[in-house]
Amino acid sequence: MPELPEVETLSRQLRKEICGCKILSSKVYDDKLANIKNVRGRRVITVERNGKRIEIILDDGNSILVHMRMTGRFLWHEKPEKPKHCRWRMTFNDGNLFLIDPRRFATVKISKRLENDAGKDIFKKFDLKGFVKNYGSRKTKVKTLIMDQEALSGLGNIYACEILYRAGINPERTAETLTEDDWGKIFYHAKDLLKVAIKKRGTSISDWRDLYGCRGENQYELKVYGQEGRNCCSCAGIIVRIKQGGRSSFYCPNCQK
DNA sequence: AGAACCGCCTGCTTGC
DNA sequence: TGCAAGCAGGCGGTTC
Repeated sequence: MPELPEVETLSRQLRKEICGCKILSSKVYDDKLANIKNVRGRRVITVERNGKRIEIILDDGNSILVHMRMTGRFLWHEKPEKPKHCRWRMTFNDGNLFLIDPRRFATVKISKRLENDAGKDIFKKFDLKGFVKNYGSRKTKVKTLIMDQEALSGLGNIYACEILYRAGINPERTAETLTEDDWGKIFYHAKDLLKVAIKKRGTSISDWRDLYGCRGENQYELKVYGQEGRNCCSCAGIIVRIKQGGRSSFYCPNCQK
């Protein structure tokens, strides 16, 4: 499922293909996306990632905001033939951009440009001190907190599990029990791990493919996500899986205190 | 404030 | 083999 590294990958690839290009046509195949209007004839200024959203900035002051949710992805193809699970197509001079989404959870909105989210984005002007000040005394679980897009933008279940493993923090800990040092570790590893994941063009454990239909390579870097019952790679412990707010959390009870 | 649950969806896995 | 139930989950919503 597209999280920060996957969305960043798409955003970078899209920028190369459609910056400065005119949208020659737009065809919606799913009634749920009937709100996509007035994009034909517009020119793309640039493409940016805003949290987990892709923002295609147009020349009329509006943006196309796309959230992939679970199974959404973009596919670039020269030929206009509709791929399986295609929900929307935009045609440009050099090719076609398809929104593919088997579960139909993805959302597209045309609106004014998004507000700047730099303070909550690890790769922008992230403010660690401000984060700890605002959220450090919460009684909510640390895993839930780092996945809260209001607090921190971009993390989903896979990377949240992996970050806590690398930081040696148990996902059941509440935010208020963490020290400044713990937060430092979390954000150090978050940055480190997400950088690698972007370089490897995301984690293809199920549906994820990049703009050209290629698998990412970050799935080989996962240490705990989906590894229930396997040996921990740094101790003799076994990776367990628990439910936190309806979502699976994977961790090593031995390494993560 | 925080947790638990639901609905949105469909493809895949599991169990009989 | 075949079919149905169960599961996966981001997010917005409601409820306790």
